[in-house]
Amino acid sequence: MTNDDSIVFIVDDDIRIREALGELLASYGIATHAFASAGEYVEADKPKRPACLLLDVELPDINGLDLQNQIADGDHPPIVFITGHGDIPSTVRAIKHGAVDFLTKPFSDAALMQAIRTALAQDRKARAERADLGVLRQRYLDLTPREREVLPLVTSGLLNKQAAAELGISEVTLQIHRRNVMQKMAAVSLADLVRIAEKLEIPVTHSRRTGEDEK
Amino acid sequence: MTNDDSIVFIVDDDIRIREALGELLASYGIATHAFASAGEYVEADKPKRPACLLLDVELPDINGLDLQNQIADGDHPPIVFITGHGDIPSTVRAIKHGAVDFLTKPFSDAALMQAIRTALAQDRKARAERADLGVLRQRYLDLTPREREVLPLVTSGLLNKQAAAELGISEVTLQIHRRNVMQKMAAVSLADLVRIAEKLEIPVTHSRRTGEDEK
DNA sequence: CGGCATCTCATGGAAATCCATGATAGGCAA
DNA sequence: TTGCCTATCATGGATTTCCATGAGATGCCG
Repeated sequence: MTNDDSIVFIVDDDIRIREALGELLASYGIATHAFASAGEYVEADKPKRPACLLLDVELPDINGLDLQNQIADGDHPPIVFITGHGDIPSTVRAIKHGAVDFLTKPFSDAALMQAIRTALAQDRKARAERADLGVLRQRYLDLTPREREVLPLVTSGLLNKQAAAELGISEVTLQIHRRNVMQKMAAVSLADLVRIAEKLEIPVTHSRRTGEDEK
Repeated sequence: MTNDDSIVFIVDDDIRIREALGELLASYGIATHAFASAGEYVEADKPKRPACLLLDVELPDINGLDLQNQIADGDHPPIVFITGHGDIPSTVRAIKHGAVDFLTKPFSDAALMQAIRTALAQDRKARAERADLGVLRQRYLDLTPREREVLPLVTSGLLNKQAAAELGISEVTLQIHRRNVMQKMAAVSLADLVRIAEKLEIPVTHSRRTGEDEK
């Protein structure tokens, strides 16, 4: 569980810390890759495997919390903050933005390892989910423009004839598009296609639900 | 936005704090209800309206953080912690468990008000979602046992005849159950029913997906 | 220009769904 | 006992879906 294909990135300007952390993690059989600044970390090309980021709050170039915000949109690994002078507002901000933990020196090896294990497990899960979603997204991109128009109509629950009327084409043509969509999206049933559309966050159109609505 | 039907619960053993907070919030047009201990708060019957909980960490009976855990399962309002002696591990724990903010005395009125506004907005949203889900759950409870068996089979994408075979009944009977389910769940289409089942977290059964799977 | 992808439509038959009407039977409560 | 809910099944017809085969029109790329 600890020493699989995962890696821990370390960003700290103090070389002694980097070395100490590297050695500690090595003793647990965990690979590491250290950087002396946020810039170096951002520039480096990270291997695509389960990872986490041990991040010092006080860095020479930019603040660790700002780095967290900066990479917040992309697929960044879970962050475990480390700091010598932590304060509560920073902690709140870090955790609210998804950090796994916020450790203040001195901290125990056990606390660090626990945080790292949690972070790696979290990343593994997130990666698996992203991979699944990536497959679906790719399939969606393989659809033709027309097919992308047909999909939401079908998953909204419209009858073929209704969807056809919506697009101003014959029912036969719509059926062909519909079948192509099912095949390309690898859906084995309409129910399946609906769930796929949900995951892709394809909005429900043209459905006169009387009661409640979608999330 | 501030003074609608919302209410702020205050739990603090210091009467001066309770009064000060009550007056401050009153000046913003926000109703409050104060308690001197966690026990009093838990026992009290809370009005069903958008709320948030201003919670002191140090309480006479139990720790504020423990109270947070204790009420974590139910529909409790978002928590804003207040403390005189905050530490970082407590902050991490509080925020990770969903607290909106963790304020250390002395804090500004602006910071407090911002946290309260966020918490109230969050509770309004959560309440709306719970209400929607509650309607669906109630409808689900109105189903007969047999109908509850039929639902997952249908939303799994099985054909009527397949689902009927699964239950060892005739296709006709299954169609009747199916129609009853659609009506009782107020679903206007199969696609609709699938989405409702997703919200109710009804698992997909008996579907031989070849590719990927559900979450 | 010759493919290739896309979008379009028709016909026709097999399969499945939708719907209504009618009926039997067990369990449970007024 | 009577009435209601639940579960079961049948028949039959209208509607819809599913699928295959064939084919015409456009537009783009090499």
